[in-house]
Amino acid sequence: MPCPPSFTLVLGRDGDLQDLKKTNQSRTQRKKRALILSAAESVFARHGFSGSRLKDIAEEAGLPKANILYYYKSKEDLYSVVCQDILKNWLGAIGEISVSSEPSEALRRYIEAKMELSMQRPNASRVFAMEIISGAPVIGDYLATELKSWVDNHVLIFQGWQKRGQLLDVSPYHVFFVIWAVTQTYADFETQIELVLGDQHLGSDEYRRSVKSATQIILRGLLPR
Amino acid sequence: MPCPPSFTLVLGRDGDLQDLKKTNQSRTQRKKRALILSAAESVFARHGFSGSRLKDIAEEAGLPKANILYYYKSKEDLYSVVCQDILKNWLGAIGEISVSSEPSEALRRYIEAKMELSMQRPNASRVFAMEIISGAPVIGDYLATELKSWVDNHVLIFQGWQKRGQLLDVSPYHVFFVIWAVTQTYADFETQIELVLGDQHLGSDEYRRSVKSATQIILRGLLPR
DNA sequence: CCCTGTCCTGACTGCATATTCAAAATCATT
DNA sequence: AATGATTTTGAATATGCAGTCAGGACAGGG
Repeated sequence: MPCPPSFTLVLGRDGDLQDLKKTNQSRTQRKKRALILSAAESVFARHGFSGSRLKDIAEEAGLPKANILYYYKSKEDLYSVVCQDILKNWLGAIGEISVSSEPSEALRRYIEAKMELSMQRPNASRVFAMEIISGAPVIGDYLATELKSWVDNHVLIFQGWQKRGQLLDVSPYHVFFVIWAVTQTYADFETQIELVLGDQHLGSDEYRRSVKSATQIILRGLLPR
Repeated sequence: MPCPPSFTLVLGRDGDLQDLKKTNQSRTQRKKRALILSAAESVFARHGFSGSRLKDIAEEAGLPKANILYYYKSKEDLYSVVCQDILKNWLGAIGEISVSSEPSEALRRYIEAKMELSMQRPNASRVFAMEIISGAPVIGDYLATELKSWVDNHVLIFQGWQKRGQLLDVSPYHVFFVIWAVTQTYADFETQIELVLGDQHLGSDEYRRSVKSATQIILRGLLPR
């Protein structure tokens, strides 16, 4: 009886009992998984969950369809992994902010990091956006716990800054909402932006201007003086 | 041979040759059309185009499925009408801005109007967002012409303000992008926002705070001093 | 009461597609 | 090379859904 590799999505605490060979196997497996994940991300971004065909994902990955069902037991499973992967990446990649940091510098770095992420993996941003817009049926729980506590912590820092008059005195949660909105818009609504700007692709040149403009506006809006 | 009412989506120049009876008929027709449209908007917002079942739209509207296909010749047709309707509504509802206006007041009104729209028809905003994220396959042309020229015109006004030092000197297109991003985020990502804020529904109380916070941040970011 | 056009709808069709399966291929270990 | 496990894949299945159709209901006009 053929037994496909672990289907569980649980947090990747790598086993330590595997010998070298097995680890090696695991590596090629991981590569294939990553390949599939990346293909899936791209297709899901363009068509949403229901609109995506397993066939298309397979083609994008250069694999036969059935092989994908070997690594992920269902389309929904695959989608779920894609989503979790994205969120993990986001929460991880954003460096820590501390109360002692200089707000202007800390915020600038945060905004730029977020922009960078949006640019490097625009498809991830889009998949995530569609998931949220649809009511977060898959990652809702994850958001309600992980994301919420992450935000709650950082809001404390913002409030610290506000007490010292280093940050505009608005509801600190909305500071996040505004930053998220602006940074993600350049990935999610790229199509609209390109249409409005003319047909020029958002190359790194025009992109740098975007980052600069957006960062400038937000920071001016948030910082005193 | 039964001939369903005009399927054409063309800009609604109402015929003038219809007698009273016909106009009357047209009215009940329009009501039904509007009913279907509204149901469709709601379902499309929750599941995207492909994820939406005609059956669900029918249920939402309280009609049998086949009746919907009587008024709209296909699912795609219905979707297309929904999208165009939304865009028309948006471009229309946003009052005109003129060079002579006081920038701070004009922008405040624009932002608040946009926020109001997002709140009144959040589903519209979501359908639109998903359409754009998917690459605007249906309304792309419309955006490239109508929206682009609308923006181009208004950018001239912004540049006028900038020459007088009444508006921050950044790429004026990005002024729009930032405003759109922030105003729509409260409709599109409502789920995320509610999850992060706790389980409180974004009632008009919390919503007013949002509008105020967001408006304040953006305006501070855009205006001199 | 019939006739004509519009409107409505339940049942049907055909297709697309996620998922299963069983057999083949590949690999690892002895 | 033989054995057993893992991986691969084409074909088969089964379900769900958009769109069709044929006939019924209803309204108005004669």
